[in-house]
Amino acid sequence: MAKEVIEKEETPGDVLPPRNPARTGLMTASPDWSDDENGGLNPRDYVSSLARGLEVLRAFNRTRRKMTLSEVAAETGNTRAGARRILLTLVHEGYAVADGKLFDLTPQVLELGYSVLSSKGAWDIARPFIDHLSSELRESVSAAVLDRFDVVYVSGAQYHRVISVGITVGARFPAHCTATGRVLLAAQPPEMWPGMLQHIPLTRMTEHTVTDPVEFRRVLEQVRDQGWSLVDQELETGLMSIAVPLRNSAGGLVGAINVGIPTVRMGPAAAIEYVLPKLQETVRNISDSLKR
Amino acid sequence: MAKEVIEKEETPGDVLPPRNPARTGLMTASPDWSDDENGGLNPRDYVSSLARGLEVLRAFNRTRRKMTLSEVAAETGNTRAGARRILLTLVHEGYAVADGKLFDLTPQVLELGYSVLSSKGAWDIARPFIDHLSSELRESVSAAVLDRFDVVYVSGAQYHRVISVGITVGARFPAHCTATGRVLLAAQPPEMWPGMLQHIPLTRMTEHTVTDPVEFRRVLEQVRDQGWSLVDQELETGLMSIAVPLRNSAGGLVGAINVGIPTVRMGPAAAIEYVLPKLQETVRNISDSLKR
DNA sequence: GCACAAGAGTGCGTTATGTGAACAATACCG
DNA sequence: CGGTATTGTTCACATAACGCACTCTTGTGC
Repeated sequence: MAKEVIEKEETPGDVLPPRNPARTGLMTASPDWSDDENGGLNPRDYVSSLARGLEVLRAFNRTRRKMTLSEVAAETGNTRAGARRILLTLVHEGYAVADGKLFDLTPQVLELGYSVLSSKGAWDIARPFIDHLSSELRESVSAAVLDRFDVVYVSGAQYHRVISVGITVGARFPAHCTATGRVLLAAQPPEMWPGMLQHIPLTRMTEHTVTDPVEFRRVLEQVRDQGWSLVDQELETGLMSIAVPLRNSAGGLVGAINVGIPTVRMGPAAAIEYVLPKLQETVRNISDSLKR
Repeated sequence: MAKEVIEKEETPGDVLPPRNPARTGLMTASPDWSDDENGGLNPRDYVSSLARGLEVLRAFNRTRRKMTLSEVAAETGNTRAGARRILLTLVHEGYAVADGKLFDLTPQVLELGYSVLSSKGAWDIARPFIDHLSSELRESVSAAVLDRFDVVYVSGAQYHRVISVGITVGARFPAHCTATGRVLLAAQPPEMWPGMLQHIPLTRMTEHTVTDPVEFRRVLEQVRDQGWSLVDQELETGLMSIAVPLRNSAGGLVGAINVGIPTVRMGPAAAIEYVLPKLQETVRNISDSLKR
């Protein structure tokens, strides 16, 4: 792997096409966190049309509304002509509809992303357990997986109270300041730790957020050793969360399950005493149900 | 609109590129149900690279597993070279990872489809009401929208019992034999009815499924007039479902909400007497909360 | 009602992409 | 082990897609 462009010494076109017009700001970031990995991709192995099309889909996600052709063009850094071709393609394939001059996505786009939720199958199995735990504890319970430096929620049961901790499936939060995130980061193989710790941005979210790399490593080691994580208001003031890793019968990491608890309801000590055991029992039960 | 290819009388390439190698079987179907609409698209307004890339994403959804380059190529009807370029693009953009020779999607693909669930915003608002109804009735409640002739579930609260009616968000069922589907079809504007009734495939799912077009129209008229739909084992034996449309304050159709009831638990009459009023009360409450 | 502006659609030269075939590297099998 | 599939990678060429600049349409202000 990692080939060089040797043959064509004449071509001015550099390693990767310099296309990056207006899509700064929300860059997808690089695939692998172990090291820089910046270029490393042969331009002939890249289909920019596809990347642009996906960027259009994401644009709808970001702005969360119907858009005109020109808006899409501006939002994605495409020319109007280009945006038009992409939009018409999406319409033709049924992913979008044109309502007058406004384009909007159809539910068919769900077909693109759902393998992540359901293909794993694990979450279908885990679902009833999660629901049960939620109604037993009378708190919101959710399941998440790691995507780079974010946790993405893939399942969850909300416990409806005045303070509803509103987490939708597909929601994304920084891993460093969430209980699920820390559990998942801590479960990474040892050889990943250096690159991980070096690149993870410890963004401050509240006054409690751990932002010191040295302290963060220590926290992660503790989470790894004790097998669970409690995060007290580091993501959002008033919200405490406790999480444990979920593994299949073979011990492979599947994700993490957490209970979100408003701080007004109980403190860390109470959570560890009352919530943690039930949470651990739940993942044990789920694990036993997970084949392979 | 509907231009012809006049300029190039020499070109053998017909209206739409004849690309349709192996993607039969799971065709996206045509965008508009009102009439045939088959060709009708100028080839210059179509980005086949994008369509192929999306087809690759769907392939992962369909097969629900990791795949090698060759498998992807075969599954999507691409050449290996083409599949490789697409996969490498997906990896580079973070939508996929290459694990040895196996490719798999990352949770980032959720970013493509989630606008449909969350961008509407309505479902975030509806969620607590749905949860509440579910625990009050001790039955599974879900919300769905219409996509062509399918209903797609966008939210739901499962009531965990022995018989768990397992519906994941993103799940898709034929509209003609589901309560939500009938409510949504019946709510379509009158001018859509002819095309709709003409094209909808009344596939038989159980021995109870209504498959006669004339009877189906009558059923739909009744649903429209009474404002709710009860479907008894037409999708699956042993499953009854009752649904009502959800509208925002302005009366615009947002989706439908249904309660799924195993037939062993109660019959249609009981459902209409006990479940329907609570369901109607719930959508009234949600509607009042929905702006615009 | 006319001019003007902003957005939508079109033609064309240039460049990137798809195709198919050759090549390389493994896996498979007797 | 050596032959043979099978899969992954590279290449050359024909073609489809891109951006640009232009035209057409719609809607807005005066």
